[in-house]
Amino acid sequence: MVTIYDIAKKANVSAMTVSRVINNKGRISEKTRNKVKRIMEELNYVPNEMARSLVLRETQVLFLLVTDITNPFFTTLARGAEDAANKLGYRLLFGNSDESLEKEREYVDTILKSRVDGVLLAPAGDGSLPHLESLRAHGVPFVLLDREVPGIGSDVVLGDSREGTRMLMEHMIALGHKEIALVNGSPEVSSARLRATAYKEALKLNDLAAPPERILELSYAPRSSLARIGEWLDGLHPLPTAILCGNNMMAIQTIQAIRKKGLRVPEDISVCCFDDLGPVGEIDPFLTVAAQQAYQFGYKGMQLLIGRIADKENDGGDDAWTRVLLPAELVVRRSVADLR
Amino acid sequence: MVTIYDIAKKANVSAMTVSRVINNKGRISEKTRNKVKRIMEELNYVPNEMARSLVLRETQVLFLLVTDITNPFFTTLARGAEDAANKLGYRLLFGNSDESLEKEREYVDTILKSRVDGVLLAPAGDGSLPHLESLRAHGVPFVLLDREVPGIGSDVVLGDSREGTRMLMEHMIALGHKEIALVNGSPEVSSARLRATAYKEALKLNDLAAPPERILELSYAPRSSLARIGEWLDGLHPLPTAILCGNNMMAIQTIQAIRKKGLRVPEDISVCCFDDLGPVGEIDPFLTVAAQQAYQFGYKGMQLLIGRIADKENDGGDDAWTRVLLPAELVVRRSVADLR
DNA sequence: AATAAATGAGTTACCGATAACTCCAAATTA
DNA sequence: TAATTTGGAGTTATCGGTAACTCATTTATT
Repeated sequence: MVTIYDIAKKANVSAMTVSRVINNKGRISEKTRNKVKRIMEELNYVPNEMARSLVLRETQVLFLLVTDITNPFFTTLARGAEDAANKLGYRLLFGNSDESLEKEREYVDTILKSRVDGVLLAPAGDGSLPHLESLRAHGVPFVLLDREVPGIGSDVVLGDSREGTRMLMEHMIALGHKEIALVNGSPEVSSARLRATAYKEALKLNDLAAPPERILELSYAPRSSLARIGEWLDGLHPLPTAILCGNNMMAIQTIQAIRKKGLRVPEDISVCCFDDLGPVGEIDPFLTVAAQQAYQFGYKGMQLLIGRIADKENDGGDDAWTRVLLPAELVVRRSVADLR
Repeated sequence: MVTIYDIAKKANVSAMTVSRVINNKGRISEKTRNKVKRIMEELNYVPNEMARSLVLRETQVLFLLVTDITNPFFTTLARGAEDAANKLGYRLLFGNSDESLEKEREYVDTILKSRVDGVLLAPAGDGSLPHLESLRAHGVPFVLLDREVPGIGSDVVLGDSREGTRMLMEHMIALGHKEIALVNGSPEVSSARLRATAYKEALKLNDLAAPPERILELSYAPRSSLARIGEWLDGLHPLPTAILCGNNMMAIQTIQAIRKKGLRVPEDISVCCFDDLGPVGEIDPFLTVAAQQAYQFGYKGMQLLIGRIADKENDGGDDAWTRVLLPAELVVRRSVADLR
């Protein structure tokens, strides 16, 4: 490995001079600067960021931890975060916790050990509290995405779960649906709680029955719930005419479960959900959704995070926490039948 | 920040003793070991990986660079790579080059600077050669995924583009299609070249015409080609009865372009492509594809990479390059019309 | 012309860990 | 009993950079 000392020796200067050339700091004559630069190219020098970060105590690296890398909501969010990070001069690394507190814990440990400058994360659930406390205790700034965690304050970018749910519910009710079920994420997750509450509110407001068995609570975790949704449906009498799903991945599995029973969507049961489906969903614009601004989640979250880091460095930063609430948009397609 | 020196002082031992406890190396009495461990917990100590890596000259970190993080092929691949890396004790970081040589160059520079132990990458194209040469020159092991780059040898995991294309072509031809067009990735990309060649072979083998204007070459880059596909279609007389697409994202855009002209898939024009669509595609199993084993690309690639790293450390490793060819599977759905 | 200021660079210490070597005392062996 | 071995640590140098200070020349100022 070529180091600044190798360069220094060959250029007949001190290592410090090389360092100054690299960082464009301090006073260097044009002649020396060019000589050093030439030799750096000659030797194919690449700075060792680890040595640099060790002494500077900052890495210029940020971390994005999502709960499902195969969910288009999160990949779009990731692109937003990436764009913002690059624009603001940071490098961005991704991790995927798969909705698992255990994997999240491992990633948090990695983050702490690697002295990343800040973290953008969608927490796996309320059980993420100790992980966030770790980050806080070690002075690592973080911004939460999509979900809050009770017990700890922080900047956060949220979707408007309440209003989004209301829109979906009103849509279904307006089309004549009265028996509406809910397939939701775990109540461990703040967004799922808000959606459940708004779901019940909407039923009550419209004088509709809300038998508790019509709510199924599952993990948001991908690829795991098909069978359980099927069993739950088997136990429902009468079947609901429509099902609201807590997110896009659950809606997909719900549709599959319905079809497995030989029923059709939306003719037999309607389905709608939170979050859009990304490019793949465009092939067949079928699912009615409350689309969230996934890209903005990442972009705004990254801006908040980098703002925090700057505050911290300027020793300011005793601001209150910022809370960004992104509106959802009702996108009506064909998965909810008109019963009127 | 708590360091081993803080621990050492409080435990009345030397820093080296603390280091030994952390790494379970050398001889330590149970008594000292426990004392040190207790104090580490008390002070909430987290090792500084950067300092550690600096002296050890290895990071235990691997990098996965894909060309489109919103493509389900790559997110599934990423999960495979992640699983393999975790199983084998490495941490994995992701990057997204967006099919851009420039972004790829930036990521490669980041990789070099951060002294990652190895890289798994889908190169943006033949223009990636200098990037790979950089990695090679700096002794960073890498494994290519999905695409080869002429001019440099390496381990590589490829899909069987030739056979996959053949299967798709035979399928269309068997259903009576004679005017088959190709919307392909850039000839800068090895997989696109193979697919183009196999496409022409299949036409010739079946005595079908192959007018050059029936081939459209675009970037695989996402979200950019809709308009150009539309214009290209406008210039084709007669319209093809079927279009083979170089990958799933292009197929989506092709379908959209066809519909924008007021035509239907598959009634007016059939479409099929390489790569499946992931969970979102399950909502409406519509697109006929040559499904590649995305997860295996990541999993096998990671195994190869870690194997290389081990070879390098054991000073062995003058093996020839390994070349894994993963078969594609024809998944017939509804996007190709039966003309018979 | 004498003094002050600016320029261009070198020295030294340190960031937080580990390797390699040293050292002492207790246990083992001849 | 003297000579070895071994268990349990400590010392020092080093990884590859940067901050802060120092110092010798030039150049500008009065």
